[in-house]
Amino acid sequence: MGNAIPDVNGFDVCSVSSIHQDLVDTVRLQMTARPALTELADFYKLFGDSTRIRILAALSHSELCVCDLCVLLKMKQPAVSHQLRVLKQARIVKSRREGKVVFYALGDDHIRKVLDVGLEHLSER
Amino acid sequence: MGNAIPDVNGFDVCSVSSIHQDLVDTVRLQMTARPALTELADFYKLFGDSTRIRILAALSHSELCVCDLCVLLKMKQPAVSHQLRVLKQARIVKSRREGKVVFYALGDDHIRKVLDVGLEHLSER
DNA sequence: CTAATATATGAATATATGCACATATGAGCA
DNA sequence: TGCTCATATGTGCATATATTCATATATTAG
Repeated sequence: MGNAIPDVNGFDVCSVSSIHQDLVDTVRLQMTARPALTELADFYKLFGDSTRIRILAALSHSELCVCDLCVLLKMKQPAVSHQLRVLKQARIVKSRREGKVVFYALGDDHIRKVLDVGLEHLSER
Repeated sequence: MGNAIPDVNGFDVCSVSSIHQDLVDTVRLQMTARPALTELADFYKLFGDSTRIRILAALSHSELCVCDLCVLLKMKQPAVSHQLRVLKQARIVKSRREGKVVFYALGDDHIRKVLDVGLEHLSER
């Protein structure tokens, strides 16, 4: 499929720190052109926890208050609030206060898309 | 945008374990219909590490050998191999041996799509 | 076979992270 | 004001995870 790697002059040793140096340079260039990959990792890290994913999956169906989520996840309120805080700081969810109750919802439609792409991948394995 | 939550009969207490019980039940149903969310979390967890993300970003440009990746990431070989192992077990990358050298590539096009959706999200914030 | 090289693996350590508990904040109501 | 309820936050602990060092495996060359 992709372009196979040409044996650079038949010289593909890896003694200590060089193999396909030109290829490495090319890839490095393309990578540095991208936004900080650290941010991307931090973004995905938020989806990489069972509690947070369940929260997001729930919110993808409907806006819910903290207490709803506690019941749904069968978890203590501080634990849920903790994760909601993390998600909110990353703007993955947003909150809306109504009296004493705070309702949470997905931050934007991108989030739902991220979830869908992941689920799609899992279903096609 | 979404449908606002109706105050269920103006009765939205959360004394211990009930608020919008029917809503919770509905969401629970929809959630259990989905594949295990734990798997989804485990899947995203793999994207939630800076080293692994950089490996995947590099491989999204070109197939590379372990040594290439070490140079590219400026990391020790065992560290890179460990992460490659994790990624391969999850079938996020695949490997191909050519003599003493092992080349790694993205497991399938879904992976690239996952990366793209994440980058897209970050760029639009 | 032995030597050399690229990669894989095991064990140990340091760091990160999620949850429980206690407590604080904040809103509504008597 | 004082009280109650929903939510937020600080701290400590227990666990998970990434990297390092040392070493094993695999392939090729001689």
